[in-house]
Amino acid sequence: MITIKDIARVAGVSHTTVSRALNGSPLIKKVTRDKIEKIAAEMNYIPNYSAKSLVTRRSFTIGLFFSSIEQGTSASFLVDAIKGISHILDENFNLTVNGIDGVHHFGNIQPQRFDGILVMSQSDEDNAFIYHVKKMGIPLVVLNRQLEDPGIMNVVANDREGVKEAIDYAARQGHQKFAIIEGKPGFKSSSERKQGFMDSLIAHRLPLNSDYFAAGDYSIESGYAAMAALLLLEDPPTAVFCSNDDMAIGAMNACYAHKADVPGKISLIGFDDIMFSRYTNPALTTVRKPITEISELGTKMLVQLLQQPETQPQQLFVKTSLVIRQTVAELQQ
Amino acid sequence: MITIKDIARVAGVSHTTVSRALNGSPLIKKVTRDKIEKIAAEMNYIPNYSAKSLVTRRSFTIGLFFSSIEQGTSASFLVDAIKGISHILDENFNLTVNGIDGVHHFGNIQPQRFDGILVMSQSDEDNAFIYHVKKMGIPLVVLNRQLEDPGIMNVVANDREGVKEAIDYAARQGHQKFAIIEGKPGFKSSSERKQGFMDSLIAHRLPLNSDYFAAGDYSIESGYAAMAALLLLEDPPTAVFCSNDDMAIGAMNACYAHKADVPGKISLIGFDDIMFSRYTNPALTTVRKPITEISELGTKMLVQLLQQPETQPQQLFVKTSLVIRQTVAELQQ
DNA sequence: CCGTAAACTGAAATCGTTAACAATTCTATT
DNA sequence: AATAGAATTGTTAACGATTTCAGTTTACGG
Repeated sequence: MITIKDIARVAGVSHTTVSRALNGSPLIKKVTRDKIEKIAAEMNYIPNYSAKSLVTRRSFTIGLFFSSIEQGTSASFLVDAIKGISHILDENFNLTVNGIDGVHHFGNIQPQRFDGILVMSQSDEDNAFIYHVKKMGIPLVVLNRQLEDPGIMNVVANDREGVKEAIDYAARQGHQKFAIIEGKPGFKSSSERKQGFMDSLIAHRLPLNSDYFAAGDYSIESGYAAMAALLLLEDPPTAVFCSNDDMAIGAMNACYAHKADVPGKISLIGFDDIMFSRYTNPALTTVRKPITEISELGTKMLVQLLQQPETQPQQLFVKTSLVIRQTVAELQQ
Repeated sequence: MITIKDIARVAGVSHTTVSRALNGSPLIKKVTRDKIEKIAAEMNYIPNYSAKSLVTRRSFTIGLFFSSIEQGTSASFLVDAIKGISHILDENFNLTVNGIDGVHHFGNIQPQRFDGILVMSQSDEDNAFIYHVKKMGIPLVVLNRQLEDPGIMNVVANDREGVKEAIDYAARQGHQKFAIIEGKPGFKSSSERKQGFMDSLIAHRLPLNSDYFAAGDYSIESGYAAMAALLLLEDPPTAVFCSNDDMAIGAMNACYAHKADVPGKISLIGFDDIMFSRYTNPALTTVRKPITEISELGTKMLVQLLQQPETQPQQLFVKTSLVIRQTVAELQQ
């Protein structure tokens, strides 16, 4: 392996000069720098990151932590996140991927191993981890789940507004009897989406019928069960907002099973816009959650945090968008 | 930050002794070791991995490389792979995730940065990368795509046998007119699956009708197009094997669009068993590709390669399994 | 032509760990 | 009790980079 000392020998300078030249120090004369860079390239020099890390105390790795990769994390979620991050992150940073539930010793999470950490959070239970990271003084950005703590950089989608827009749209299509299949209890996203749902109904002066609030937990199965129950109601709703696409798919299957035409009898609206929502039959109308954009923005914030540690934490919202497909029928008045 | 020297001072021994004690060297007396371990724990000592790496020349990171994370890689694929790997991999290894198409300087891929590399390969184009890794002498296991080179550790599914079983099953249900929508040309998986398809037809003494071999490229859209063409045939097939689930979903949508009942008129068989194949309508009968198991086995092989570098490369097959759902009809003779 | 400031380069220390070799302490044998 | 040999422990030098501080050029005004 080539080291800076080898280059120094060839170039006839000290290894210090080589180090400086290669790191863009302003102290080095242009001709010297050019010569050294040329030689380094010719010799295929590659810096030793361990040595670099040891002295600079930077690890050149960014940790991406999901609540869990075992369960609960939808696949496209993970992919979109990785995509967004690698768009922004410099190539010579390492991006490591982990599930928080796989971290058994918080001791392994220290500044020396991670220059920065991104948490793609889906659950309150991540808080212990998040606060450990914060306590350790590792630059941190929490994505996807809205935090109460203003002391932590936080990038999320504007779920509430997104749901409101979707329901507004369905209301304009003539719907009046709206049901909601709620997300997992206790999740901020569940309550935000529910709130957006209610905001819209209230704005349209539509009644909030308690029969139309069905429990769910973001799983396909729970969507199926909740929809099945709604269909058994004496006066079933005409439109059902499902708090995520997985549940919408479950709900659609329940409709098939009960011979309830979608959207003829039941209109469905999802949330997330996962890859398969366009290939359901009929294709699902849904609210697109911009995971890639959230990840990109979050990574930008993290990079800024690395460069300017005094940057103030803030809460940033990324806009959702309504994706109109085929599961919302226009109702005759 | 606490270092071994701090511990040494407190324990009244040399830092070398501390290093040895903490690394399980047999040279250290039990009482000394116990004392040192106790002190280390009390002082919350965490080893500095950069320093460790520098001297041991190990990086404690394993690289997982996909052909691309931007496109072509189905999401569940990525998740299942990460799952399988993290099941096996020791917690104090870092797992980094990258797309090969995102690696612009092969120079960054060197032994010093990766103790080992797993390539989840989906394309011939990965070969340049694979051979670079091999040339660099980095322990390497290639997953998912069958290689011709016996010099590289390779773990794949037994696609051919899997497809044969599936077609055997459909033949037992009375089907005789079988079509195939092929995978991306040039891919080993495409030809293996096609071969399994033909193996079964030949075993059942069924004709190989060239009209029934439709081109595809593993995309949902290509499945749609190919199916649409098959339906326009004068004498359409009764069963269509789609070389992956994505194309099967495309094909199913084409059937809907052309009012061809599935499985009443057309029976469909997929390959992969992605998460959504159970939620299509009707639920897709498919061949399950054991990505998690492939990743687990591959990781085991890599770990072995790290510990015993002289381990001979081999090609390992993991069995697929037929998942019978609702898209294959039983035909009256 | 010299002095001096500015521009550049180099020597040596340092980061926290492991490892080769040296030194010390036991243990058991004579 | 002396001593060989085994069992422990310590000294010191790496590993490959950055950084502090000191030393050497260079440029330019007088």
